[in-house]
Amino acid sequence: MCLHNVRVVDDGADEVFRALADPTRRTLLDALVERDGQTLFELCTRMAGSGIGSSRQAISQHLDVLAAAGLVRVRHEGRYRLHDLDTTPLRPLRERWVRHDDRTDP
Amino acid sequence: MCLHNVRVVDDGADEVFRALADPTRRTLLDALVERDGQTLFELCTRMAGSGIGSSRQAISQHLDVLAAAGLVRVRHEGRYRLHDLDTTPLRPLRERWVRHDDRTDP
DNA sequence: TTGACATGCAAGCATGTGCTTGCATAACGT
DNA sequence: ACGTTATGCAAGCACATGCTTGCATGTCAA
Repeated sequence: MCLHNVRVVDDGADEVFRALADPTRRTLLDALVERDGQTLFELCTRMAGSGIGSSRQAISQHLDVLAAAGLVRVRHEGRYRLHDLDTTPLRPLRERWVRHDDRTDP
Repeated sequence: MCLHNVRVVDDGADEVFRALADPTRRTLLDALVERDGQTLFELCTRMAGSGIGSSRQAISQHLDVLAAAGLVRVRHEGRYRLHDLDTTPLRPLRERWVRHDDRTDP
C-alpha cells in the first residue's frame, strides 16, 4: 500500500487510461455499452449522429486502441467486424483513489 | 440514456480523463490519497523514490493539470504550496460504462 | 538585511497522437 | 465473373504534450 509498488499497480492500466483519454473513444464505449456486436459502419453512423465528424479510418483506429487496451473485443463474421465491450479492465480503475471516508454508501 | 446526450455526459469529464492519462499524474494521485497537504518538494521526493525521475518543474506542471481537472486543490501556506486530493470528479467516472449484469455484487 | 529555501513563470524542443489520403484486400449478391 | 460493400493497411501531416532550461519572485531564519 506504500508508494513502492505504484508501478506494479499502474502496470497494464496505462493503456486503459490512455485509451480513455480521447472523447471519441469514450463515446464509442458509450455506444457499445448499450449493445454488443456492432459493426464498424454501424458505429460510424452513430458517431456521425452524435456530432462526432470522424471518418471511418479514424474510428477504426480508435477501436484498435480500445482493443489494444482490452476494452473492446473484436470478432469477425463474414465481411463484418463486430465489436464487443469488455469492462473488466475498468474494475481496478474504479477501486483506485478511493478515500477511506467515501468507500461505499452506508 | 440514448446516444444524443453523450456530449453532455462527457462534458467536463474530458479534463479529468486527460489528466489521468499520464502515469506520473496517476502516481501523484496515489501519493495524495494517503495524506493531504503534501508539499511540492515532498511530492518530488516521493516521486523520485518511486522510480519517476521527473524534475520539480515537470511535477509542478503535472499538479497544475490535476488542479485544472479539479482532482487536486492547491492552497498556500507561507512559502509552501500544499496539495489536497479531491476525488469527487472521479465519481461519475466510476458509474460510467457499467453493464447491467455487473452493477453491484449480490 | 542577507542568504538560503520553496516556488512561479515562460519560451523552446522532441516526441506522441489523431487524422487524413490513397490504395489494397476480402466477402457478398446478381 | 463482376461490381458493390465492408474493411485493412501504411505513409504523411498538423497539432498537442511532456519536459527542459533559465531566470524571476517570494518567504523564512540568522
